[in-house]
Amino acid sequence: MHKNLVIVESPAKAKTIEGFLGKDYVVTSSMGHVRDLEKKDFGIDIENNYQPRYKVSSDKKKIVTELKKLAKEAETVWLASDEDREGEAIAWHLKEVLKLKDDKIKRIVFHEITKDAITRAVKNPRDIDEHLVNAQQARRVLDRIVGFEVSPVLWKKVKPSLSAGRVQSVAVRLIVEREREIRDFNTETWFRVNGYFLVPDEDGNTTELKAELSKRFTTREEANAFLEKCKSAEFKVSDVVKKPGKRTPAQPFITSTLQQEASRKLGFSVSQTMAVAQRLYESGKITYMRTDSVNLSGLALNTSKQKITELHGENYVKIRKFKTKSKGAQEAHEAIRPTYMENQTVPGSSQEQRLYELIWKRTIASQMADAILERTNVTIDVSNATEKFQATGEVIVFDGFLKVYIESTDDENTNANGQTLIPPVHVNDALEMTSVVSTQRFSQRPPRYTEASLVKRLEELGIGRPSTYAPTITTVQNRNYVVKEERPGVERNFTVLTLKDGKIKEEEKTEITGAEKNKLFPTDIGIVVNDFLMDNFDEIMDYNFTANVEKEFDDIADGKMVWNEMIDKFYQPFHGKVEHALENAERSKGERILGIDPKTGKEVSVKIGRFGPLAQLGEVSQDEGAEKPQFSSLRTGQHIETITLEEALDLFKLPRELGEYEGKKVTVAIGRFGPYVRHDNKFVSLGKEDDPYSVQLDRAIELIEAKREKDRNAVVKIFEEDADLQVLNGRWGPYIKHGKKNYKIPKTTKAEELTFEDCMKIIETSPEPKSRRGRKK
DNA sequence: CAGTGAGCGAGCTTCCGCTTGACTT
Repeated sequence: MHKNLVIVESPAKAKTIEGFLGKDYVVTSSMGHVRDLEKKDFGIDIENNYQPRYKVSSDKKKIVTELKKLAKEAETVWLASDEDREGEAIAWHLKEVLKLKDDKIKRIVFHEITKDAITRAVKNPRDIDEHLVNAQQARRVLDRIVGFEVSPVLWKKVKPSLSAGRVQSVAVRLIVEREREIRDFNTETWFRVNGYFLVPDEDGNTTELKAELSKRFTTREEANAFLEKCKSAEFKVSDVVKKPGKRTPAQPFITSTLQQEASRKLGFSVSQTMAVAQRLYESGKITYMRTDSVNLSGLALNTSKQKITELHGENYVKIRKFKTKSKGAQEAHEAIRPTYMENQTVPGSSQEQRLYELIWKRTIASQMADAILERTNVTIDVSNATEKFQATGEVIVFDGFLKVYIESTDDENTNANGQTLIPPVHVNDALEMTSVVSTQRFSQRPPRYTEASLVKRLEELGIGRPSTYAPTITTVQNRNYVVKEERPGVERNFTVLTLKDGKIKEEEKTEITGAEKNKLFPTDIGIVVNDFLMDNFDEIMDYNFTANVEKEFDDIADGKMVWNEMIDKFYQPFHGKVEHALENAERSKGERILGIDPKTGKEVSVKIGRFGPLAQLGEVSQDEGAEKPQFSSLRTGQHIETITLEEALDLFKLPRELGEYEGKKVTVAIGRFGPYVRHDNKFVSLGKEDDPYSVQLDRAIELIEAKREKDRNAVVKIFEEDADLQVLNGRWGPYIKHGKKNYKIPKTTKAEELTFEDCMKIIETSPEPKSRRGRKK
């Protein structure tokens, strides 16, 4: 028998708190939400004022039983879920599910897990805030309505199993629109001019000074004309300006910024960052990793101050309080920081160590002094031209927080971290020019999103929560709306004009541009779904939709609006659109007509088919006996929006029949794994040097024979009893093949010694391979 | 894994936000 039961959301938190509260308190956790809307039959009674039908989630049954038992034994149940909308709802659901009377419960909240904060919370209990609970119910019901009414429209009008939602559909929209911006981007070109000058010092030594011309030339001719002028020009320093500057450290980490920095500095994916952070949290090394608050506890500030003083001295300390400014932040936790600032490193896997170190540095830096800089601007006049050269230098006078941490940016072209020194020059100094170089440059197209930069954008729009950023990114990829890919760049020529020793030299140089790594691209299906949703459900696709409904949720939380009235105001027009789309919208296949095949005069088009994007030659006709169109899947790397007529026509050149071998047809085609030769129902991959469009029969036979030879060598054992049964040598060692299925041989048995009976036994006892989508009922 | 794209239709798919393991390869 215990007097007090405290329920928090996470078990790691429960463990810590139990230590603070003493033996009269049992602390346990609910593991987040314990109930959710029923999945079948919509889970909402639309007719009856949007009454939600809640059900204990299947994975929470055990926890609920356990909590019921503990609650029965306790005198008082302290509901200590987070102080935000979701946390308040968790407390309310617990009260409902555990059937707790009002006088038995106390609702408490705390923002820091320190003994002080907890004891203060216990002294100040309150009631469950029903307005806040209703705001959460409105949020939940709205998301269910959007997701479960729009998705079925997609099943009917686009393809089965697709999904739409308030968050995911907007995430896909961002990716699709960025891709179109890139596609439509017009590259501009200009000529940048750099001058190199010699600056003498008192000892007669010289240092090179690099400066850039304030004017960019639009054509090669203009640039050349300027270089011509420079041949006879004199160069003189006309201005030297020194300005003090400073840089301030970044805010402590929250979920989104941690994901961004771990991506930029450590190359982690968003979900990888969360998994590693989870392990650090569970082992007590960092505070909670799903947070939108930049606040640090007093304890963290004190220990940071101590550590900074110890490492770098007191003049490096500057205690700062940060305020969250992102939209919709709910601030139930602290910022992400080391639990013990005195630990600069921790034991663990290399990933854990590196992420911890990043968090430690960021936290420490946030409490350190500004860096003091001195910026120098030098202007150099050209005697026979109006254009001027400018040189900018930056010197760090006091490094401050830069000693430990510099935040990265997504911009690939900045290298803001180095110092640029300017040699000492004075006004009216005459400078000797060594060379003037004009380089052709190009405007940059907008960058594609990375997982982390997409999270950043979503957060700016107030869409999604710290706990859902990683799952959302995974969902849009699982649905195949978006793919994370590497793509090679293309070569681009540019011109460089160099004036040196009184002569102008012109060179053509080549660079690689547009190469991408781990960037998000929309798929054809993602584009089609996006366009369909934009046409039919513009309201939920609006970037401000979430922000707008959040305002109403806030009004509900403040008691200024009734939650089911708010839902009704949304539902009536929305449901009308759903009905309208079901009745009137065309089946959307993203069809694009590319043109006419000059050979046959038939129309060539591309669209989404049952099995993905395809090209079609000819049209479906109602006439009896009319010729059926030809179909061909698009290859990887080909897309409905960008494929050309020529590329599409190439698709119909395969499969090619090369002739016969041993009385059976030999054909060549391109499959999922590249070009192949097919003969007698067997497949042989073409070599790298073979071109499927031109390869000849004799070469194909050569490949078929080579494959046969290899297969013969692969056979370890065959059996008289059953011709379908073989022991083969594969890529990962010997295995059993029976019919079309493969089986693993236990490590303890030798493949050569297997008998027929042994093999059959292995086949019978081997488990059914799990279906790829998992979760079978 | 090597293709498919006629039509019918049973039964299924789907949301967002809180949490943590239990699973193979």
